[in-house]
Amino acid sequence: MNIGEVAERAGLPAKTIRYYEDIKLIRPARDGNGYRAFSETDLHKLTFLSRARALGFTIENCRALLALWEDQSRASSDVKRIAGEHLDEIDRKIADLQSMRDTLGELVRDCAGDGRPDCPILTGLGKPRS
Amino acid sequence: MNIGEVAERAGLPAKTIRYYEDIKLIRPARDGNGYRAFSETDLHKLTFLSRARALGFTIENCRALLALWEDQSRASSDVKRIAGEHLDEIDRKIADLQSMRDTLGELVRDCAGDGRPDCPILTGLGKPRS
DNA sequence: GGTTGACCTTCCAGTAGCTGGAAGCACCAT
DNA sequence: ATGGTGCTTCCAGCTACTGGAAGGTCAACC
Repeated sequence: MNIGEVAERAGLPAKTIRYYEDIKLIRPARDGNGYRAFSETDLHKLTFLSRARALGFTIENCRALLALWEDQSRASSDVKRIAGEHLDEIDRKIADLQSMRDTLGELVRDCAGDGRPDCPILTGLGKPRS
Repeated sequence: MNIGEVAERAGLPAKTIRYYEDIKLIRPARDGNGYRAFSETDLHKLTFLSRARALGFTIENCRALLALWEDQSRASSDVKRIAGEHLDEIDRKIADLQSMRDTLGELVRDCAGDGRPDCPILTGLGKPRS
């Protein structure tokens, strides 16, 4: 398989796949002409990466997960720990965004949004953090 | 005011303040010794930036907001539009994270997390995006 | 007057995870 | 032979800082 096909099937840009090879997440073989030759296993790994990245795992976590995926004698507890920590991270991010949303939502709500210069958003932003 | 004091009072690292000068968000005066000399207005701007960044506005949005803040003849509708768009952006991010959370939460829930290698998280990540 | 230590300066490099673009082969169809 | 598409490498840039080195300045203490 050439990079175009594998990109299509894994749902990743070719550029990203080359980058993943660069940072050694995958090590595809090469054809005589210098083209990358992807195996079914490579495709599977890339699909895995595509999914994991879409779920917000960092590249380094992806690397760890991929290593576990390849290790037939892994303990599922190791996987669960990484995923669980990431879940907590996501929860923290959601909470942060919620709190931003609440604060900003208030400011926007209180702003007349007309032609006059008075604006509670600007006033609110000028005050030290509460 | 030197950078240390203003950093303390605005709640920003000195490094960040130097960076903000670099990208021309602020233009503090200089003392004879080469030290930056911050005015009360500079402090106010930095407090503004600190708050706006904490609410997730991009630097470029901060620049626009700061310009409006300085423009006595602004229309509050301009401010409200920027803030409203950012609010939508935050909502989109929250929705994305929620959907990640849901998917990942299911996988984690279904994983035994013991010493055995079988792991629905790894299996789930290997499948194409649903 | 000398010395310490805190504070300030600039400049360079690195972070995460790609993405865009240039220059140049390879392959296939006409 | 020619045109178009796809592949290759390499270099630069994105966001918003952050760390660190090398060196100047200031105030205090002995």
